[in-house]
Amino acid sequence: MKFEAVTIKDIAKALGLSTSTVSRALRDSYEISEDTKKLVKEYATSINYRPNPIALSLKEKRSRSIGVIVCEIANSFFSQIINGIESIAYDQGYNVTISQSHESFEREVLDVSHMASRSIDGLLISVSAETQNFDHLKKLHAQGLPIVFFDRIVHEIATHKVTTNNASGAYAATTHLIENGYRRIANLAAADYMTITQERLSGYRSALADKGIAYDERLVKHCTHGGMLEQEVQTALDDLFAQPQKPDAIVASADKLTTNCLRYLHKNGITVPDDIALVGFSNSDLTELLSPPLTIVKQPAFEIGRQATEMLLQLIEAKRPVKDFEHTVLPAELFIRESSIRKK
Amino acid sequence: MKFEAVTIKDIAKALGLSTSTVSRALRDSYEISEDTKKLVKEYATSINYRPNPIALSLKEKRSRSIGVIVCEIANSFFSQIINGIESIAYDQGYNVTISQSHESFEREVLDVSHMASRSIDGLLISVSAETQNFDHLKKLHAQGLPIVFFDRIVHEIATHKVTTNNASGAYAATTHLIENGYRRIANLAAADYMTITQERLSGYRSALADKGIAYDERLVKHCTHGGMLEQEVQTALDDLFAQPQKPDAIVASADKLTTNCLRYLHKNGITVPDDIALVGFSNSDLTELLSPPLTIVKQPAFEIGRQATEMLLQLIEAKRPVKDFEHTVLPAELFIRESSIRKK
DNA sequence: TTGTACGCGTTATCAC
DNA sequence: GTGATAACGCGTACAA
Repeated sequence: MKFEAVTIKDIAKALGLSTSTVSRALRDSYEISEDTKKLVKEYATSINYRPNPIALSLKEKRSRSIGVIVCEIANSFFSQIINGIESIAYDQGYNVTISQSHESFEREVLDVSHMASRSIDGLLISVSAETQNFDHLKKLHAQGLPIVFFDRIVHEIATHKVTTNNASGAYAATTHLIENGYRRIANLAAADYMTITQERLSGYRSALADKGIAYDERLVKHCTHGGMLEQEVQTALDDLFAQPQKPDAIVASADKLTTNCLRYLHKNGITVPDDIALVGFSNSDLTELLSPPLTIVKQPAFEIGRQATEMLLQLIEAKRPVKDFEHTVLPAELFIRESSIRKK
Repeated sequence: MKFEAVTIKDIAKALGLSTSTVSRALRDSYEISEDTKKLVKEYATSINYRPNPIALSLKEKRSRSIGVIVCEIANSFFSQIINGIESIAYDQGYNVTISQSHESFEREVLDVSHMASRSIDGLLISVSAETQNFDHLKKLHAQGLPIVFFDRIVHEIATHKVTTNNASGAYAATTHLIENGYRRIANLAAADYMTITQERLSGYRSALADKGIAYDERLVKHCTHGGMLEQEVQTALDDLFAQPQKPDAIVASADKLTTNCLRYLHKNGITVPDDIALVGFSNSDLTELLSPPLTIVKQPAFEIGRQATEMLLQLIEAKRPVKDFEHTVLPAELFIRESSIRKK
């Protein structure tokens, strides 16, 4: 079953004109008489003519579509970012093609090569939790494909970047716990090589330092898949609770880590915040309805998507190679709820 | 900044061959000598040649990409469906382009026209909560664009469809409440003209009838935007609770209705299930962590996406017009948790 | 004011 | 075994 569209040629034939006349009439060229224009336009409308974007792409060497790669769209943080991306892209007549890496490096490489050979005009990407080698992106970037990184960025590639102020988000969360009387604060983190992990850990350490609490590396647990696997979270927490001196609070450094941590605590009958306090990074709109309502660090996801897209379109539409790159850092916000407030 | 790719022409020039020879060598044609093939292939690999998909699309009149329109990807139900769609599409070499209607008819029409003029090979769509007129889809379908409906379908258009057994899902939820002693069971529903609303309401009514409970239309409240707006849910529930005889249970007939209903109950200090029981349709993976853990009707979202995509690809790749259409109905599953169990 | 010819990258068809 | 040419749909420089 094929879906045959009307072409300029059909219009030309029907009206006894040449294709170029039709083309010019449709584009409202000054060289065409009003009569012809009117004739052509009315006929085009009547048969519902639409220019073939593929032919245009071939000619203009641009597809007016941008690629987006995230680990998981089912994650609120990323779906909110995508809303931000769409809000800008749509207005500018760009199409958005989305792929998910599911936190797999292999899949990300595949996605990227797929996208590259799909003639996208530019790429927005937050790398997977497994990604430590950036050759696939470097190659593309070297070939001239505009790329903008967001959230999980790649320092080694010189281009625009948009992130949250992860350090200050973690700092605020940790400080809040300390000020509420917690002292043995664990950190449930994603893979240690990730930019977001390093930044969030550094904020956590600064907060401890500023309050004169010694940093204890036994309290920091890494989950290589960013909490995607319930198993890795379970192992990390089992470890944590097996220690002689148990933690009295946890800072969870990513959406999935936060919810899977809470899931673990529920399963094991550990009450929050009576037995342990919990603060986590999350963009879910259900955190206030959880048991207990969760204190969270929320990232400005929509805005991240907006700004990254604006930057990408700027790169795509730049007349000359861009040399000055920006790294926008947006503030995170701490929402204080019951999970981190010790009951008297 | 442009991103110039290598073409067959470049290879031909470099190797002193014609473009047709190069093309055939790359496609491993039998008419080309092994030596030439080897030469061409090695050179192509060395300079990282990739066929231009846009040129191929123009020639083959197919883009190998399918469009997906849903109301909101931030909704777990839809993001899970998209995972299912991707899982099939990717394997078959199809690209997925996603657009959101945000439950707006106007936006949906725009999305559809965007997609149509983007030369997608087929469309997967769950219509918006506002959509009552289907001309935009009928026109496209009449033009020969393969369409498969899922979730919120359009009966008037003859094509493949995939839905959940909404009636039996609602039936199970309602029966469960009745068997747990609830008698005045309200129904928080989406717009009355939607297929899912009608089916879910009919399941609800059957369950009441089977248990000998009279249907009371005052207990059925509709939210035109499917619960997207907190305000509409609030109005509906205010109405419900203002009645002389208050309900003792609520069946919420959509993801957003369920969570926004719970939000309302929290805000107003109404305890679940002590003051009122709650069962809702939801595909969120957080429902068991909510306060209280929610009894839910869960749809096989991933499977819906998979099957709809298989059907669409079948339509796209059919040699002759398809005349026999299937409507696959998948089972929903009831997960019983605390929100619907009366404490003694 | 309108028409002709070309090129975007590719492959199928025909010619040599 | 290889090369030239046309075609997909469009826009535009050039010709008339």
